[in-house]
Amino acid sequence: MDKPISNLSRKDWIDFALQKLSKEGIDKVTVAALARDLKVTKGSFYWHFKDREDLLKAMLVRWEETGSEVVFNEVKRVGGDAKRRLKHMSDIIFKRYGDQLNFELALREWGRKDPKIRHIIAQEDERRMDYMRGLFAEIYADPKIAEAKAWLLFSLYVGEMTIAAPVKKQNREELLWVCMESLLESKGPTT
Amino acid sequence: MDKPISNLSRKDWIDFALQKLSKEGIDKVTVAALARDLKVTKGSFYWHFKDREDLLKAMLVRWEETGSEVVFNEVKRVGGDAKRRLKHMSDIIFKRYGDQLNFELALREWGRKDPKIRHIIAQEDERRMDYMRGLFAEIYADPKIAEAKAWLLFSLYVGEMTIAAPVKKQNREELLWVCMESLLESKGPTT
DNA sequence: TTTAAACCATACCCTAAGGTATGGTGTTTC
DNA sequence: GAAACACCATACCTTAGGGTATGGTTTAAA
Repeated sequence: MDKPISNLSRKDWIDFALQKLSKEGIDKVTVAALARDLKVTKGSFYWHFKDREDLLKAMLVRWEETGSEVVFNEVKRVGGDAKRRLKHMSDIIFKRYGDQLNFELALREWGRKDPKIRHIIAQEDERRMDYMRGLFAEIYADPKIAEAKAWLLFSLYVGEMTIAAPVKKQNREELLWVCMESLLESKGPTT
Repeated sequence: MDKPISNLSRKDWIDFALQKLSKEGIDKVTVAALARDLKVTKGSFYWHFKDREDLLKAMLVRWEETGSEVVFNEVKRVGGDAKRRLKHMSDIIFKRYGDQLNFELALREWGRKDPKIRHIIAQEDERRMDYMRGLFAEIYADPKIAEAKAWLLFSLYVGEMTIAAPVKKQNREELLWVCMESLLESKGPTT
């Protein structure tokens, strides 16, 4: 039941556009290029979408549907105390593969050019910070410490996909876990 | 001794292009747009540069001249023990203003599209990691711990300019210093 | 089997941008 | 003062992309 080359659906276009966003950035998500790659003409595109803006909005909607809520729920499902849940979350994050990392980067890159996108990302970042701050608050009584720890962990996630480091693949995950230990074990003034 | 609007030098073009890179990303660094903004025609550009590629290379050369070496030297100049030097470095980094942050982000964004740029950034990141790892090694005997701490600090730098957080401006620097304390397990911003 | 919807191609217009060729103008330099 | 140089304008070509108008083809329902 392979899909034919043509006879594309709106969803097909969106998925393909999201792929291209991950790989080449939002500027390369052009109607002409997408049509070329899908081996159809722009006529097809403009049947499914009003204009390019329409596609970009649809891409965002799709992304928001599969946001970090998924991660939160998975962590909640397994449960455990705060430390365990933080480790579980990091385990998920650290195991993200290429395309997911590139997508997140491409999205933030997009946000630097478009205030609307920037706002959406800011909201998402706020949700993530709230979540992590809440977990760390169960470990560290001082809210300032909890906030700092959450910020450090979030930074670790961001740094991991940003820093073009010479860390060997096999050592990468080990390094990240040492970082986690440092964030969890360190003796904060636990009032 | 104000420069005339016209009569531009090669350096003028490069500086202006670097500004535009910071603000709008490498894709907006176009010959046409630069000429428009500088109120000249493309004829001027192609007198100073062979083509667009020539400009981009020149921009990189200029950047490499004013790299992180400046920060390293300043830290070395003031001196002190490892903790003091790390705090001093962070003090410099945390005080970076808008354009510098945007430039670093724009450069990394550029690196996602161009393997040559990616390689240059990787080298630069390696130098920074080496430097920080060396400082942390003076504090923590375990090289794995030192590596992790260096990675966390680098991530903090990156996260600080990436995370679109709802942290109030007046609390931002305070938060960062709490993070530093956590990494150094000591108190006080100082210097 | 006719009809309508879904999907796509063709042809066309417009703008932005890279790049070239050539001519013009002001400032030095001899 | 004339030549040479530095700097820029004008005009033009080409490609890529956004967008429109319209007509063709397939599929499924009536």
